[in-house]
Amino acid sequence: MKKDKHDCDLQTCMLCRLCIKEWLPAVDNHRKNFSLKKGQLLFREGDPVNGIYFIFSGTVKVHKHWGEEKELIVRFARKGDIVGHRGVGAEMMYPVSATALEPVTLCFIDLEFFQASLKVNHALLHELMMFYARELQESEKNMRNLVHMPVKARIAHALLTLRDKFGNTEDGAIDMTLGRQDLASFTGTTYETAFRVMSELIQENVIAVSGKSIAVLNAEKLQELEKL
Amino acid sequence: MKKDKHDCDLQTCMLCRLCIKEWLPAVDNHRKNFSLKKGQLLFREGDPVNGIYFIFSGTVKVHKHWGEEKELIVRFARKGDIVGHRGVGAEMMYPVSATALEPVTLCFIDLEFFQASLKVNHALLHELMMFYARELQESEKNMRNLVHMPVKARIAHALLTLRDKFGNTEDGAIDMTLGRQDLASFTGTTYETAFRVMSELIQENVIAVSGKSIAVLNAEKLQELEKL
DNA sequence: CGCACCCTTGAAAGAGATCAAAGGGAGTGG
DNA sequence: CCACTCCCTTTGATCTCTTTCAAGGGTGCG
Repeated sequence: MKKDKHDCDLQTCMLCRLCIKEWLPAVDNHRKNFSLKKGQLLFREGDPVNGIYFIFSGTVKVHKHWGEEKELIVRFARKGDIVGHRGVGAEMMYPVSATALEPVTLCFIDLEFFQASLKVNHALLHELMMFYARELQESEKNMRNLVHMPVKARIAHALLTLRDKFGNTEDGAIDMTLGRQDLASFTGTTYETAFRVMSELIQENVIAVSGKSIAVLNAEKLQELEKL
Repeated sequence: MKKDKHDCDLQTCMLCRLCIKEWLPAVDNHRKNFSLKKGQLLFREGDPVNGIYFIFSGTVKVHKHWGEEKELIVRFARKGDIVGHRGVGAEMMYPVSATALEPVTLCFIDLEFFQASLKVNHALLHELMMFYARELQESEKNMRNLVHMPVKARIAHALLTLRDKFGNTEDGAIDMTLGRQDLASFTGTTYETAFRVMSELIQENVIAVSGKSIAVLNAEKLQELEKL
């Protein structure tokens, strides 16, 4: 397999961070690069786990289903993030689904190799553990927010979080494509409610929207809204 | 420091599971045993992290606060469980509080020693990582439930979960003390609502309550309720 | 005995969800 | 180029579940 470089920032790319010296050469023989179109499924909740994924470009939503219609988006993954690590536990099936929100390029590392690496590579294991620890904290914070914050506050919070994570394009828009439906699923509400709240925020000149891109005009106001 | 044994079941006690051979002697020189009375705080959200705790007996609630009045119980810890590991991440403060629900005996291991152990003890690190992975899955499942399930279903689910975790006493009651307020905080609802739902369940002969102990009379019915 | 605190229940208010329907485009076929 | 359909957006109107408020009833304790 050829050793094709990916163009991640070393600071932020989990693959790079995990590729602590001794792992890098080995992993290059075990990773398989490929890409996904917008809307394509990376894996589905309940699928048997066969490996983990590192994203080189694009955005992926990680979501948990409820019945046929409803879902909750647990996390967005972007360039440099890992996806599928939630399958590493005891269960042999993914507890979540992952779907491309925009065209995605990534690499796949089969589980067997990854777990073998974990057994011998202490630094890798440590990095991964810390990563889990962070995600757990995140998750529980979100849980509390979902329970105690009203919808408007949750959406304000989500917008700030997303802006932090994805950054702004030069015209001030959050650098990701996010439909109303996904925003709703992320904030644990319905399409209509998410829509209405967004309309309010536009009226109040707190955000601006064109197409699927969202610009934060007044971050301070959003921070206030978060608190209620 | 003396090497006082604790009386956990080797199968279930995290300290035992983590005490993989080479660690056990070392840890005995670094742990400090003590006990808590009912209602006492083990540590508070925002406190600087100074170590982790292993529970020998009793029950602890791990909770996250919201404002002054509200909280969300993230998890219950019992004999054999770890508490305080959520502080291991990058932040130097606990993201949650821990409070004794009944008299608790436990041992404390200072963070410095624990982290040093993680650096050299691969099996320990691996066990801890898997533990985080499981907790993350749990957390995200709960998150979805909190968003999509109505209160009655959440309470039904909580009762089944608690029964699984704590088991039954010989008279069929769940082997833990759980006030209405804590049940409410655990299921993300208010005292009054939790109370009303419990009353319904009693009327429907699904559960029986005496004092603070709850007995599940009809688990199948609870499982049905979970689904709505 | 009386005060304080929690349990218990009722009634009202509110936030969101659900339902329903009108208003756009964008693509398709005539 | 227009008519038509399909699907997503938008908006209004209900409706339901929960929360909130409030007040009565126990019970333990000083």
